[in-house]
Amino acid sequence: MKISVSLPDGSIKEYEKGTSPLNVAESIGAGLAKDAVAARIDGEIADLTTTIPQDCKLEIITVDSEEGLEILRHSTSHVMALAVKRLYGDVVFGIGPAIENGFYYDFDLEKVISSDDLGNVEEEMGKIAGEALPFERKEMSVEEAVSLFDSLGQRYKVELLQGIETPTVSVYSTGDFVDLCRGPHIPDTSRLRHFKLLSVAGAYWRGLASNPQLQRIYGTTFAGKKQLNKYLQRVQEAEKRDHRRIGREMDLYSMDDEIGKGLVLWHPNGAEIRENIEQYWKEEHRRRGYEFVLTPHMASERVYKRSGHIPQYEDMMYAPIDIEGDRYRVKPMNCPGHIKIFQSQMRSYRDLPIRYAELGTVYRFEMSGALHGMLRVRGFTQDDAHIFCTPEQLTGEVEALLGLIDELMGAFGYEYQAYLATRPEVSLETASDEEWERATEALRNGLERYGMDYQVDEGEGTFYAPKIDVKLFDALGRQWQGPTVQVDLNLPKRFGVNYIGDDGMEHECIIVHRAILGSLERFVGGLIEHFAGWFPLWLAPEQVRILPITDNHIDYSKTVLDGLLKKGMRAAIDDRNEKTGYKVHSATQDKVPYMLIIGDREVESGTVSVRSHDYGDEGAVSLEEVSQRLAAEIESKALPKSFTDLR
RNA sequence: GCUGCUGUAGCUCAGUCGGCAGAGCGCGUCCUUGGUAAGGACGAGGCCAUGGGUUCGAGUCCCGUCAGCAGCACCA
Repeated sequence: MKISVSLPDGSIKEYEKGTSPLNVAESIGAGLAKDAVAARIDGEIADLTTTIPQDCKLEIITVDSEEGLEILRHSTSHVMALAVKRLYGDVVFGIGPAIENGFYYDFDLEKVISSDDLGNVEEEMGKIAGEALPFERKEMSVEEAVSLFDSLGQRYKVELLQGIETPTVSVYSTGDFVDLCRGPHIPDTSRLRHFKLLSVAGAYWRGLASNPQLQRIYGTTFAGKKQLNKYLQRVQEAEKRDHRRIGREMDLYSMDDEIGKGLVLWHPNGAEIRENIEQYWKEEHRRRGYEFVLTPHMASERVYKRSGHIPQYEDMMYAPIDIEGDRYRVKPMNCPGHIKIFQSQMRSYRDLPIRYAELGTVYRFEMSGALHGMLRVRGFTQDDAHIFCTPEQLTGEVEALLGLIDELMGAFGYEYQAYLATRPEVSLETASDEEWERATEALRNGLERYGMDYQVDEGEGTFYAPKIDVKLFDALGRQWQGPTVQVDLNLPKRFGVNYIGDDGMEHECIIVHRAILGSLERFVGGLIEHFAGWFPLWLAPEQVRILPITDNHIDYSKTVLDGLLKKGMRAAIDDRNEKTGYKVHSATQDKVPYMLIIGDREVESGTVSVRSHDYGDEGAVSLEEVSQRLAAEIESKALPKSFTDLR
């Protein structure tokens, strides 16, 4: 008996009945068989060792594909589970899936696994790989599976089975380790070569904080040594760029116990960066018809009752402060203040749109475990704005906003992707379906008219607003939360925000709530990592350092310094009693983009010798030429070459 | 918040079996006056996070607290 198998390249081959995808792969080539991890039979994913039941279309999945890699990782998690079982005995297993860039497995066991133990587990995994243990699949009824796992004391597996609706399930065994698993898996453990365990951590069973906490081991696998090393290097590069480390090294910011956790102290260098961002931000906003407002850091609780924040989000707010019997709150957002400014007089449709912007500092409660450097803090400054407009104006406002987003994100060298997040299932009922629809359409039309590429996130809007979320991609390709634009369907009604239309009647105002940088703390923290501390010249806290070669050159250096300072540049002299090589080293450590080196030759010819971070030693240049070049680079907000090269 | 790990000089860290508090970098003074990623000598700098306990004796062992880190959970 023969069966015919048609392959993705269109060829059809005949095989004896009872053959497996692995046999097919071997018949095609040893290389393919070696890289194969699973197969797709008539579109259904299957193990390599399964029997091909009949004539079919067959596709061999290899480790080179996303899908193949995921299968390899998933299989590696099983091998890790076996290793843990062998080493530590009584283990109750949670789940062990493949995830982005790797895999994990959750364990419930007496022994506390520390990162020092990972080496042992890895070693054991290596042994298991050497044993070439097969992954054996068995189909059984749910009842059988329950009694199997019950007899093994695997209570979490039993719990999982109780939620399974299908009549039968598959169970995979690898050596002593038996797992409830859909599969597929690699044929045997010998295919596992390039893996590494990365970390241990606690994780709640099924992700619920009310459930017991299990021990989770993270690891990763790749098809080849090269890919694994490349990944590990990228992890290392990310560590090197950690804004907490660079923030300390460059003296940008700090935190202090006595001040309190989650509260940022901006040092002069960090404040300089922020100041430049803020100035640029203000220019761009003023140019686009925004007006700046300032609102207090605390407000009576009444306003947050009205806005709905107290009933809805009180957990995020700090406790009330009693002032002469009135309860006040430190402000968790800026909206009410802006609305009150809008309402301080009667507004006509002729006044609209009104755009209020504020770098507004807010305070929100974050659980201690959530705090993280500048990225997750308890006090932060939002680049907030509220646009008050008519329904007719909304699309145009959205379009203009996308232009502003494009401008700002481009200036910082971020690539991005926009998402239109629509009404969630549980959402504000006080706004009508038409209002939700109209707001969502306005966002969509704005995106279309501006021509910004976007994806739709169905049901991912907030409780009270459809929104456009923009995700940023930094220099390492990592994702960051970016700008957000929300059409608020809640506040106009709650506060009765109205304007007088051309019909002389009151109409409800549209309020667009938006932030582009998000919070200055998070944004600057992200920028540090994005640029690895090598900021573009316009942001660099110290733009130029002048390095006199000997004491004899200090006077001339000072005149050079004066010239730069007069032009508004941030420059300093390193007149320490050190050799030039040391000063160069030191300026490099401090991540100063330009060094001007001054010796006899320069003093005589009235030049400076330029050493830039981008191009290294550039030789002698006239003073005039240098300051023009720097001015142009600052003015254009040019991104560093080291940065654009990486892109 | 939860689980685990870690707190020693400004920073990065060593400190063995419980027996005198250490290194490098940085900082200061002096020597050296030099050409593009670290010249030399000397010096200052510590309530070993904090409170308790065990002990003749605690940086070291035990318990609590505080803080940091990783992950989980959380993030309108």
